[in-house]
Amino acid sequence: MEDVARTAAVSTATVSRVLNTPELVAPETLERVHKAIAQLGYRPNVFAQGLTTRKSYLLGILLPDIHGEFYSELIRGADAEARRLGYSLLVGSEGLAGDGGGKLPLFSSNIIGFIAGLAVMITEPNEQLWAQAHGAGLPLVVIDETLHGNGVDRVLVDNRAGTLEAMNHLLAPAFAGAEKPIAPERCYFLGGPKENFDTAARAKVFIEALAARGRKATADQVRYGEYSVEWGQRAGEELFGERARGAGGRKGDGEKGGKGERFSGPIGVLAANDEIAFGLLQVAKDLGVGVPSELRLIGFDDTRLASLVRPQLSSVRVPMAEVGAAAVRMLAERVQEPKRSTTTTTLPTRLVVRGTSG
Amino acid sequence: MEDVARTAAVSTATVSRVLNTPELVAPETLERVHKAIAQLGYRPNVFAQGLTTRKSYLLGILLPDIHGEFYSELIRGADAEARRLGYSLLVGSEGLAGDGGGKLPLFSSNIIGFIAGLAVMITEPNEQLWAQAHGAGLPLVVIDETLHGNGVDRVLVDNRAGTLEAMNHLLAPAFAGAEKPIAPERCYFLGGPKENFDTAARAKVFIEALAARGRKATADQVRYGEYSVEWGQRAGEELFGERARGAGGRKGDGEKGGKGERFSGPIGVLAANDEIAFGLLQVAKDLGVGVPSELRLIGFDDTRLASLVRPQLSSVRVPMAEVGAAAVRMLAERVQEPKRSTTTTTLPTRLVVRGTSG
DNA sequence: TTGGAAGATGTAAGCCCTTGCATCATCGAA
DNA sequence: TTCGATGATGCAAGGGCTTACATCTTCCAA
Repeated sequence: MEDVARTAAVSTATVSRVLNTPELVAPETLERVHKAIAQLGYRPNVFAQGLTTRKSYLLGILLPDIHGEFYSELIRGADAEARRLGYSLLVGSEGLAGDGGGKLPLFSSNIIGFIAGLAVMITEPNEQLWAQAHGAGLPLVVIDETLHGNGVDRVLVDNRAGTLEAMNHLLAPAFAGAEKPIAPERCYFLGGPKENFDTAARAKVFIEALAARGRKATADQVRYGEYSVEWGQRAGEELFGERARGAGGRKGDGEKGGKGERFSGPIGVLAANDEIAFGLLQVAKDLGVGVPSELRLIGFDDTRLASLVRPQLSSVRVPMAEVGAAAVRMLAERVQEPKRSTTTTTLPTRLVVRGTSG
Repeated sequence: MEDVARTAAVSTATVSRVLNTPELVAPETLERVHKAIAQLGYRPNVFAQGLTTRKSYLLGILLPDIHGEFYSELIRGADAEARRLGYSLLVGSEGLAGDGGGKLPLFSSNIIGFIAGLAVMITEPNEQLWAQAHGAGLPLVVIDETLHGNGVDRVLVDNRAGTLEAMNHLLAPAFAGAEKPIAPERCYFLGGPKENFDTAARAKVFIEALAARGRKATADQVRYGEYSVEWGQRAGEELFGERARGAGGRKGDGEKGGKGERFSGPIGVLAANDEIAFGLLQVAKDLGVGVPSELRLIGFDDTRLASLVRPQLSSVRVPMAEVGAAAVRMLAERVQEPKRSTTTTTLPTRLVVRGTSG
């Protein structure tokens, strides 16, 4: 910096001003300094900058995982928004923890010291995570978690609207491709982990929707597992029962025999995410279960997978990118104005109807 | 820090030593200082640390994209290795650039100033990227690119071995589930972008494999597109020609009529990644093309998708996680020893046989 | 002509650490 | 007893930047 100053025949203060507050610098000086900077290839030292200004333009986002369409999309949205606001985004994932040695990766590393604020997604009760996120002493935005009162900025997904839409669609009096409507007792919810906030919320609405139709949902109808294709497959095999065994596993390349002999009517399934739905769909295909004629299926999240599969998967769209963007936006606001009152942003979900539901 | 020093009745130098070189500090002092640190909740300022020590424990990795199984896996491997070596990993993606305003995200932001070294994956000719990566004045590791001589550390994937294996398998004299072996002239390569280094390498081996069997590959047999399910579907529709149109598009839920009337024998396809193979596979299913009886298919990368699909996809395994890990390892070594001679690490590929190839 | 506002730049303090060197106490060997 | 080695700690000099404040020009209104 001193070299630049000397070359441009100004003081280092002016060089600094050229970089930070060019409007305070005379045009010709500006040009002279810029030239010197270019000529010398000068780059300000970010550590020194950080040390003096005590501010950083890095925002951290900590997710349960960074794999899969869901989180990818979330990250995309968050990153775009961060960039738009002049920040850079650091993505961390609990999943990458590995050794699980108490401290989560983002916290154990000194990376945490570089960032101006942290957005953390908590999808199931996790006191350790909550405590560490709080303890970091940083502006904080929480995604999904609602347990700990209102003292913190939040972004939430309104599962209710979309789930309700899905249920109404699933239980509609009549639909193309099936002989009869689906009876409430022939409706299933295939959840992720039981403790997962979203799964819980969706299950709740599912149960309410049945109740509204005079049906008390049985444990059989509301099943919990995990957010994976495998679990969807397993659930499918269970759901289609002996039939699966009779057909010799799910290896068959589309055998069509004996279609429907076990079904007194179509069944309806709401899966807690698209992966589960995908697994179920595959098993259904393997077993020759007609979709949507015999199985009416709706996924959740509306990831890329949904429109990739054939028949295309109806799914409740969750605006992942917006969730990420909203989290970053709120975080940036709090960073800039630490004592503003806390906010909760709730994003809507809505049903997207495709082939698997008629 | 001063507070800690005062509380523990030592100088700040000692506090610093407690944190950095505890072996130089007397046991009782150590304890006293630790207590003070805990009590005051002291956390060293990373900017000041960076400023004085001029070193950082952040490594950057810049990928074309961070979406999809492929890159996820790469990131996972890189991150694990980084952590193992005591570094933290910053992931950037060209794809997130958006505005495309000259500078790539990692470079435009001052993030670059924080990192000690950069690994960059270049999958097709890109002078701008190359120039910026070089111009950053950072220890550098390049993944995939081979254009610019040997002055830089590299990690490469040996496409040859796996592709060769795949071709041998595809063209094997006989295989279960088909009447005849696949003739070289009925073999197709479905590539990603033509300029993509991996696609190019794989195409080359494909062509050589045919040549070794006395067949000069036609342009028809070696097709380029992109690494996407959509392109796989499009290619499938082209490949199965009028048949697709006759069947009324690819919406059908498994119609089986007229199987094979257009095939004088099975065809073999090597796809340049699993997504392409997945697209093709779906179209084949929609059109009632038997797999592997009529279509013998091998994907590339062996991502999660491969074992998720039914029938499961044979695929050439590319050790993505190891690529990431190797890149990070080499980078860390160069950071620690900037003038060591440059190295190239080549990682093997190998065929994993599953349902789609017999 | 003069005082003061506005504009441009310089001076230097301070941000929080790390670390070479100096200091001091202790201890064993001569 | 004395001296050098060893171990533990302190002193203080940076490291590269930002910014409040001071200084110095200009220029215009009175």
